[in-house]
This record gives sequence, structure tokens and C-alpha cells, in this order.
Amino acid sequence: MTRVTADVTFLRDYNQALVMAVGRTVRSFERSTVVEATGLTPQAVSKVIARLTADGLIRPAGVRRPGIGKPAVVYELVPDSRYAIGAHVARRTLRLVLVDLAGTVHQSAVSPLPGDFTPKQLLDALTAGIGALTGIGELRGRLTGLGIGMIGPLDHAHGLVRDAHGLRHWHDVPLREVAEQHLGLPVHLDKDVTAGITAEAWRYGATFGDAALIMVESGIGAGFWLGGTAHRGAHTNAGEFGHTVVDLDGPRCVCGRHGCLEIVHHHAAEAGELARAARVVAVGVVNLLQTLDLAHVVLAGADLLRHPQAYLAAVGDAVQTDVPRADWLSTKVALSSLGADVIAAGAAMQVLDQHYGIPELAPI
Amino acid sequence: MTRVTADVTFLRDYNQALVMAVGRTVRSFERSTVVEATGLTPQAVSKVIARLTADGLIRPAGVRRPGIGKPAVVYELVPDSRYAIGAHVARRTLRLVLVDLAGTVHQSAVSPLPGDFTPKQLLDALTAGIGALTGIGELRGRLTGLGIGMIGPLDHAHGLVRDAHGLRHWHDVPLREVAEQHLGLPVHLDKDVTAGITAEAWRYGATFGDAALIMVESGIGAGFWLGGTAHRGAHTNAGEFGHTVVDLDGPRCVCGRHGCLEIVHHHAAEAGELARAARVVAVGVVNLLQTLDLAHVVLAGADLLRHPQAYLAAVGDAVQTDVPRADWLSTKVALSSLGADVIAAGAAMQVLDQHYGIPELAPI
DNA sequence: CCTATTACGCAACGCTGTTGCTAAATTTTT
DNA sequence: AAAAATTTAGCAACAGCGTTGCGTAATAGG
Repeated sequence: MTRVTADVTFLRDYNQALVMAVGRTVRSFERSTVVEATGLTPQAVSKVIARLTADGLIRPAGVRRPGIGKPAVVYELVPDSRYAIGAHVARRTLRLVLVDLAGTVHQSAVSPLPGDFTPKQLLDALTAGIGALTGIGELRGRLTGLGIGMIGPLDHAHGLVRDAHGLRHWHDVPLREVAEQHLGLPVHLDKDVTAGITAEAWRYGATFGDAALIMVESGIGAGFWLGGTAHRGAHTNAGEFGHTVVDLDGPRCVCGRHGCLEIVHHHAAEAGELARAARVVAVGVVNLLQTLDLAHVVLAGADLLRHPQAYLAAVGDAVQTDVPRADWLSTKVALSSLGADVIAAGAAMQVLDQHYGIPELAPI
Repeated sequence: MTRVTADVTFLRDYNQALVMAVGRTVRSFERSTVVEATGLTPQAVSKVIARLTADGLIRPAGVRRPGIGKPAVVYELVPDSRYAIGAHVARRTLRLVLVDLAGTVHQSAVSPLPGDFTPKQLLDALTAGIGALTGIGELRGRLTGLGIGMIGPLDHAHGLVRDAHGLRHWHDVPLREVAEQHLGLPVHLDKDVTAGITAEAWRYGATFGDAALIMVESGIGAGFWLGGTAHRGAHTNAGEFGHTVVDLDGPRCVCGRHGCLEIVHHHAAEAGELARAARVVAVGVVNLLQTLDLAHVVLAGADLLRHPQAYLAAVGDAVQTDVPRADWLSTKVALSSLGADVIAAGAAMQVLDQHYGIPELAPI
């Protein structure tokens, strides 16, 4: 939740979210854990824990007797106290997942979408797919909403699909509003890559630094996690990473420029030169590191995950070789920990994050 | 100021900073202006204004009689209530500026630095330069500190120069600490490009969106302003924009890779092909826009400012032509409004920002 | 002179996290 | 077996924040 001014309710929500972040990161925790992690006073932590317990979000889970003194009460998150549904809308498929408060994916289902599908067809597919999730009826009251990760361009703030690449029927569609009415659920709309990086950040926990998710799948995109939050850009259009020029004299791209990362990669992949294709992506990743100085790079996307080791090795090598070596300058490269579910799961986590994540203040 | 947990003092500082931001942006303001901009209640604004007035940071400046009713009291920032000194440390020169609370540059002085200067030599130059600023003695008590904008790599959080490019005597120098002792002033250390974009953001005001400052000057760097704050990256090393590959088969760069933006630009500039040099920078800028979706691009740096119109035209054209056209997707391209002072002035503003800027919370 | 309108602050309030202190549960020492 | 030490945890009072209710000051218009 974003607001401009800070009042005491912000204060409460913020500190409460800090405790929830601890609960999500570790399996179980006690009061002293939170005190250490947050710097809140023990008394304040007690109050927060009492509130969260009353809401059913956390629960006592035994005691710890470390030696002398009164044993400490151990608490744990109640994963099944809240759920969210995540949808990954691609050009031909709809993937739906059910995610709990701890970020665990409980169900995952893929269904085909009609070629060049319309908004109506997507809504129908969403309705059918959500209905098919087993036990969805029993989650009433615990279902916080639906997150949609979709190809752009779109307007995250207004829930508007501006002009989805390669889909004729998607110009200025107020998808969030329409879906909320159609499904009777709160809906959150974001670019696929941004949803993806949110999933990685949520699962990794609060120590997740600046990071990018590279998605190779009918195009190349990137999602960014900068300064503890998703970076969407001035018009929610950040991440068109495939359309950065890496070869001034390269082949002409659909975007009109020459030598875009995407077209160069595509040519190499088409020619069956997997190693060269992977190296091209690696060059792009190192460009990102030089520009943004990231702590994590996560690789994802259907086309990439068909040859995960080739890409992982190429990017890992390039990061080792091409970035100036220094022990203080390290970047972890990894494959998406959620595989093909990462976009849908991240979209679901964005919904949970709106309610139970760390709130933000928007400077004027 | 960064802290983890939110308490009531954070509330106060935050809302107070919002009012200061209004005061810095507009020439004069009244209570209703602030109410509208922030959403605070009139009563809350009255309290904040009373505190700021007592501290001498703002003052009444007449009344406004809009017609019927009691006239409103008009307030204004007191620019000379606080000052900061900014230093831009380049390879051969030291530039010092004196900046007031409103962000106005009052004095600017350039002095040469010895070739391959040592930390000691820089400290002496700083001492001499600061002493030479006229009227500096009368500012005691109103001087908030010294900001240093310097070539990297460096560690902003610890005030440590890791390994300044091309300077032999600068390995792991704790410049902030040393300078604080030597000068008896609080010192703030940051990369030159980050200081530069801070200057633009401060002057532009709170509505400044995601932005980058492109600096062409013995190398090409970029400073980023993302999500209402400076983006420094995981290791304060963001902005090595010159070392992004734009030509896979291009000439070998000092960094070891081939076809870096910097080396390609350098070759064109050396050959006297100004238009081509400018176009190369423009390609890089469009790459940034595709990746990060920026609202502003600011051009700066000694080498660029020797031919400002050529670069401005090339980048402006490329942004118009190469980024997918849409009325909602607009980026403003401009030359640095502070010219050669931008880095030093930005460094000074970072010091002021620490005290009177909008405080941040660091999620665990 | 009266009324409507606008600006603005005092006082009381609700809420936050903090502080001071007491109670409870356990181990260690006598 | 009893007393002391140690640690956890919460009740109660408190300070500080923005908010709300309401009274007062200052102006224009009738």
C-alpha cells in the first residue's frame, strides 16, 4: 500500500510487516529473534505478536528452553491462513497457481488460450481455471485476491493493458477493473517480468539485494528489484531488455533498431548455435551488472529453461570473467527457484504483499 | 537518514521533510498549499510550520488576500539558514561549490590537482579550497557538511574509496573518516554520477520521476534516480555505463570486453566524427530507456558539454525515433541545468538531504 | 452593523512505541 | 530442599504524533 503522509497507522502496519517478513523468512521465531532483527523493543514486539496471533496470521508453536531462565515461546507463520491466486498470461497459455502466505505454491495448472485471444476469452479462461482449482470453495475469506502477470505494455497503477505485444484485441483494456467485477476478487495487474522478480525476492527474504530476473521466452525481458522494491519505471514499461542494442551493425529487429539483444539471440538460437545464443544473453547480463550493480541475477523463461545449464554456465562464466574482479563485487547467478511457475507465483505474491508486505511511502 | 523500524520520531521527520520539499520546490507557500500537496490535516501542517519556523528554516513572508475571509500567511524557505560545501574530485581538478538550503550555487571554484595525486594532497587541496571560499567563517553553525563526488569504485555506506580508476594511490582509503577528522566537518562520499543526478532531482523537486544522468568525461558513466531516491547498486558500483557492450565485434576496451560504449565513442570522437560519437551515446541512452523506462535523461560531463547541442540533438532524435512511439511513453531529454557544477553541487545537496530531505526506512 | 467566509490554533483524543516495574518459569547455587 | 540468579513476558503509565471538535480572528459584502 502506498500513501503520501505518515501517520500512526502507517507506523503500525510497517512494524507489523517487519515481523511478518521475519516469519516468512525463517521457519519459526521467538520474540528475541524479532527484537534482534528489527530493533523494536521487546514490549513492542509483544504487542505486534499479540495482534498477529489474534488475526490468525501467526501461532505459538511450542517453547524453547535454552538453559537458564523462563523458556521462550516459539511462533510460526500460519501458511494456510491466507491464500492468493496467481495467473501468468502468455500468448498461448494461461498458467494458474495457488500460493499460501508463506509463498509456497500449492497447485499449478496450465490451460491453452485461443490464438489471438480477446479480453472476454481470457476472463472466461480465468473463471474456468480458478473454478477448477481444487478446494477453492473452502478458501472463502482466506483468499486475498488474484494477481495477473502479463506481457506489456501496461499501466500498473491503473490496471490497464495498454497494448500487449502481438495481441490484437488488447488496446487500453481496463483489465483489473473488469476482472474484479467478473470474478468478485481483488485483482492486481503487473508485467510478467516484474511479477517474476517479486517471487524471487519474496522467497529469498528481506536480505535480497538489488536483483534482476532475465526471462527468455518469445522475446527477452527483465524484471528488476531495486532498493527493496520492484522497479517498474516511469510508465510501468521497464524491462524491455531484449530491445537493447548489443551489435551496432547487427540485423534489423522488429522494433526498428539494429542489433537488438533479442534479434541477435534469436538468429543464433534459430541456427542451432546454443552456445552463441547463451553467450549473447550473457553479454546482456554483464551490461546490466555494469549499469545497475546487482547482487542477484535469476534466469527464467520457457526458452531458457529448455537448456538451463547452457545458459547458467554462459552467464556465470561471463560474470566471472567480464566484470572487474574484486572480492567485494560479487553477483550470484541462479536459475529461477520456481521454474515455470515463477511469473504466476510472483503475481500471487504481489497480492499477498499488498496486504502483508512492507508498506511504502510515496514522496509527494 | 536510514533506520529500520518506524517510530513517532520518524513520523515527525518524514512529514516535516515533506513540507520542506514543498518549500524548496516553490518560491513561497501557505498552509493550504501544503495541505493540498501532502494530504496532512491543516492542524498538522500548522504544527509542522511552527516547528520549522522556530528552527529558522522557514519564515513568514507576508499575507495573501484572495478575497473574502481571513488572509492566509505566506511562508518561504530561508535559503541562507543552512549551507553545504560540495566537492567534485576529478583526475586533474578539484571543483568546490557552496550551496544553500534552496539548492542555489553561491560560489564555484576550480583548482588543479597534482597528477596522480595522493590522499594527503587531496586533503590539503580541500582545506585550502574551502578556506578560500569567501565568507566561510561567518557560516559556522549553518554549515552542515562537505559532500564529495568522486570517481569510483567506492563504498558509499562506509565512506571508503575502493580503487579509483586511474589513480594509483587510492586503494581502500577511508576518505570520509579521514576528511572528517582533517576538516572538522561531517563528510558524505558518493560516486560523481550519483551526486550529479541528486542535484537534478533536488532542483527539479518532488515530481522528478525515474531519471538518469549521462556523464561523458574521460569515460562514460551514468547516475540513476529511481523510485524517489538515488540508485547506487548492491556495492555502490552502479553507473559503469560506459562499459556496456553495444558492438559485439567492436574494438577491445580497457576493461577487456569488445565494443563497449566508451571505446566505440572514444574512437569516433578521436576521429573527429562528432555526429557519430553523439549517435553512439544516443544508442546507449535508448538502451537505458528500454531497460529502465525513465522520465528524464540529463546530459552532462566536460567532453559532452563541449558540444552540447550535437549530443542533445542526437539523443533527442533517437529517443523520438527509436523508442516505440506512444503518447503515454514520454521522456524528457535535457542538458544539465547546472553545467559543470552539477557533480559538486549534487554532492553538497546530498549533505543537506541527509538532514532536511525525506528520511527512508530500510526494510530489515 | 451584521453575516458569511476563510484562516488558524487551543484542547482533548486515540493511537503508536517506550519505559518502569512486577510476575512467572526455569536453572544454578547454597 | 530452599534461596538466588536469570530470562521471558506483560501490565500500566507515559510521551509524542496526527486528528478531531470547536472557538477566535480577520476580512468582504450586504
